[in-house]
Amino acid sequence: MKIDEKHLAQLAAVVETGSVTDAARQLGLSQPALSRTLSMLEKRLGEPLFQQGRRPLRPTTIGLQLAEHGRIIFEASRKASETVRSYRAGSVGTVRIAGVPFFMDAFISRMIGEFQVLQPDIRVDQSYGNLPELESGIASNRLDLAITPLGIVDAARGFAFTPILPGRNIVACRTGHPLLRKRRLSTQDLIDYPWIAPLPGSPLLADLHAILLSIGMSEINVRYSGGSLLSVFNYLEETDALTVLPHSVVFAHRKDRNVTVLPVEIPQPARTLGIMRLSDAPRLPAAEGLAQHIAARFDDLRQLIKRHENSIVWGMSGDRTTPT
Amino acid sequence: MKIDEKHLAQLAAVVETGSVTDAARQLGLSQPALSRTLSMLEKRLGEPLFQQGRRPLRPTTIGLQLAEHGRIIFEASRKASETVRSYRAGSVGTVRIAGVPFFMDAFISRMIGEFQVLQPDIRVDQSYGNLPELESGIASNRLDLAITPLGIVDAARGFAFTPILPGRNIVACRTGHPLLRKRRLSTQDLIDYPWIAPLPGSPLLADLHAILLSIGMSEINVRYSGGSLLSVFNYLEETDALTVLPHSVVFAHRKDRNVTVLPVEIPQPARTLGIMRLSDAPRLPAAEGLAQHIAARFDDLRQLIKRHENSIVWGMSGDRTTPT
DNA sequence: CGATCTTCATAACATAATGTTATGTTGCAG
DNA sequence: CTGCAACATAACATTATGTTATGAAGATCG
Repeated sequence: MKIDEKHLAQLAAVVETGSVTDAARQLGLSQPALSRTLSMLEKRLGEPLFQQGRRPLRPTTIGLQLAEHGRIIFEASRKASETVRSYRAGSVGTVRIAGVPFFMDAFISRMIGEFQVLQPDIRVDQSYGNLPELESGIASNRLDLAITPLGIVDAARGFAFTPILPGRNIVACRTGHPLLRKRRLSTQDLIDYPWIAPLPGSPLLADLHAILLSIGMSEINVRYSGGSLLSVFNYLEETDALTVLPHSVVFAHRKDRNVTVLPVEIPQPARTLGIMRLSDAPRLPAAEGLAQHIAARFDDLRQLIKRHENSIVWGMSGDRTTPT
Repeated sequence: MKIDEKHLAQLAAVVETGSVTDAARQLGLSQPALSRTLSMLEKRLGEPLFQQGRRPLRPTTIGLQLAEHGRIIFEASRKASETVRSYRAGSVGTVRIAGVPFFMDAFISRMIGEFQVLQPDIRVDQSYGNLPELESGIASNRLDLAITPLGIVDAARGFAFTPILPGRNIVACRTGHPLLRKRRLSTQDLIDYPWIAPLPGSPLLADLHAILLSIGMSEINVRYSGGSLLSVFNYLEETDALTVLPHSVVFAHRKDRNVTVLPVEIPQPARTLGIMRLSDAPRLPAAEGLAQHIAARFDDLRQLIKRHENSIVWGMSGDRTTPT
């Protein structure tokens, strides 16, 4: 038996308010109109929706069950109205973006600021995560955009991925670090100093393990972990610690001359940073705008970052060149 | 702007099928009726819902967005129809029940079978979990019933709990176990033999830790873990291993004389096994029926289990009494 | 227990919505 | 370029749904 969707929504309003009069007011129609709708529905159903002769209205089992579906319909209808309102306002109100922490901190937060100068009526909610949570967030519509590195394997089915920066890591240290004065670095040199561990679950942590394996180190002296990018930089400045960072992140921080690149060749991840979203999702103009802004900015930055990388003298004899 | 819920559902059908004609057929109305509805909606909206002059129909951004809400409405409406159909048929089709693994295996699966002989048109979906997942499953309407032990603290607000069996644990072993021949058991005796660890997250695991603490054992020799009840029984039969089990579970397996109770006094949990569900959920007749069946069966079994417990000679000198 | 008030149910009427068939228009495929 | 199928529009009939008016019924208060 087919029930008109509007009637289910109206039933939900009555069950929620406990009153035909209140529900009618809430729905913007007259009390007799709603009363008759319920009566007609009960007739078609052959069952009462409310316990008869009881005030306040108390729904029967079938009344409650149908009202549950009606609540879903009511909510979807309300959201549809909101969708129309936002569409007419030229935005969908809020863009929800998340990404791997260091890139979000080093680049994306600034780009969001730039974008919002151009689009003053769009709000942006930022959060953090790694690939699994980011994919889940997008798939379940808790996120509009994700900034994530992705490996050689394509994005999972249903996701679109716009590459913005090839992955390249470096070992970072403070500018006056003793190892910068050595002509040739050995494995022992790297073991002798404390390390900062990347955040659990992050691709950088996997990179660190790969680095350790490649240079024969089975264990390093981790003295600090769990910090944000700023904390890591601050910690590096105060200690002789080492850590693995994306080169672009150090580049983004280049004006702060207290942290630099230790010129040691390390294995590089076959990964690209990019913007991930659902393939077939209805396009949200605000999210589209932010994604395009981020892609354009990285188009500009890519060459600068490349030049910055090339200015580092990697593990060669002679003078240690400070990046300009 | 308020859009009639039926129109949103109809829009979803058109977007999904890509055809006004197909959608009209699916919705049980004529093609011109649906075409006019869409036209009137576009007029009120002031935006096309489909790219104009294109075949097959290709929805615009706002068309897709609204169709997404309409899909939810369509689905809720379909479920409402299903609810009416099930209600009229005297059942809601499927009962979703989950519980702690060993009780589900030892008792509930058999009781489900008994119940379904009496109610041949009701389907039961069984799954496993411990208290946190069971509460979450019920709260989010992924489960109708849960079989779980509950402590002295009452069920969380919003849940109803029907006690069916007080908690009582024993140490289980194979019938010819060497420790059964000893007149008096020491802590060392229990240390000398391998143990099966209960499933992670299970109350039995907590019980095992409490047992270890009470008898001064800081560590036991866990040789096996992660098995189902049947695997545990099979493993016990083949080895001299020990494990902690609910006494009722051993009782349920009493016809298989290869596993028995090691008569050692252990601390008992202040817990009761029971049936948990939402307090104010609309009553599903099938779930109500299954819950009542389970409660009735345990009413019958409680005395038998008690008698079985009393037949074991606990840690006394003299002959070791084999349970009858 | 009776009176009063509020909520729900029903009637009558007017308007809007929505179903149909018929038919013209338009896009796409061969 | 032609034919076919899908979409758009018109006309008509029926159903749905809005309103105000008013009676019935339940709950509360004195």
